[in-house]
Amino acid sequence: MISGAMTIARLAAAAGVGVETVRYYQRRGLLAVPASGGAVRRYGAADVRQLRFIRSAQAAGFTLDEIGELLALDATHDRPRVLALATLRLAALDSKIAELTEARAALARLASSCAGGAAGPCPIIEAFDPPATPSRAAGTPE
Amino acid sequence: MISGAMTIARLAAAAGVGVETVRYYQRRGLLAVPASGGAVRRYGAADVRQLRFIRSAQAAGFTLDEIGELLALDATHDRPRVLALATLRLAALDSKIAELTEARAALARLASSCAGGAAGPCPIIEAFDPPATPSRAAGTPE
DNA sequence: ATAGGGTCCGTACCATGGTACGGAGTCAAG
DNA sequence: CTTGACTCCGTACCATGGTACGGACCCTAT
Repeated sequence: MISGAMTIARLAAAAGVGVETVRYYQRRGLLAVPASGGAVRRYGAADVRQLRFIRSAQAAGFTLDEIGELLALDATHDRPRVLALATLRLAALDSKIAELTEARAALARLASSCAGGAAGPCPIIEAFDPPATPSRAAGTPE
Repeated sequence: MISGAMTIARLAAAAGVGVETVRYYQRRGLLAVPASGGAVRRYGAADVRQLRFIRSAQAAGFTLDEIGELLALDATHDRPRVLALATLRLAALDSKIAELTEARAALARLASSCAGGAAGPCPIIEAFDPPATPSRAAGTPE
């Protein structure tokens, strides 16, 4: 096997993470510890792929626990479960994107109103939360 | 004063947070502690507004420290600084949205490829990270 | 006036995702 | 064969944003 010649530092660099992070993932069971060899572990392309997968999945909003489940499922070939997780995450991603988009719009409004008027105190609090319930507040928390 | 009749529990409920969270924000200096009265504090509409602002700003991705700065700035009327923070956050929000959108697309591809083929092991790792470097992997870390 | 629920307060704990440290062992080049 | 870089390992620590707990006190209705 030609591809199994990396030390942990090279593996980490190949995936753009720190050595400590690799070790952390091993502790969490997300990355196999190559039991082969005696003293210093050697890693291969498969490890790089798995490490990159972990980072991608993280970027998609999966927690490390969920990623662990995904990896276990990948071994098990349990498609329905993978699909279910993916679908859930997709929905979560959609609502998160919507939320951020909304927040972005609100923030942009704030910025332009702040940049526009020259005199006032640029009331960011009101900009974010218009005085909907002036005196009889405490309407509906959710 | 009609609007200053809330206890901490009412205030928290009005903003949709827990009592402990309110106290936590007070400790962080994000929410004023009404020094008035002797024993039990009373809160008003302004507190509700500020609390809601904190949550909105949080939703926009500001950290509590940044929110603290925003609040201080709101008092100071330091527009340029507010604008600078808002602009930074806007950019961060944009890149976060882009990242999530990309992740969403990748995840959707995974889901459909997993749902499509009926036989294989639904290789999620490869789905997220296409085999760019099949055999001679681990070439150049940077 | 007394019971009960709410408040105040400090301190401790939680989850998440790492990062840092120190000592011992290992490995490869000079 | 020595030196210096790297690895391994456990344990401790960090930041963020809360949540929980327990005792003391207060406040209000009955």
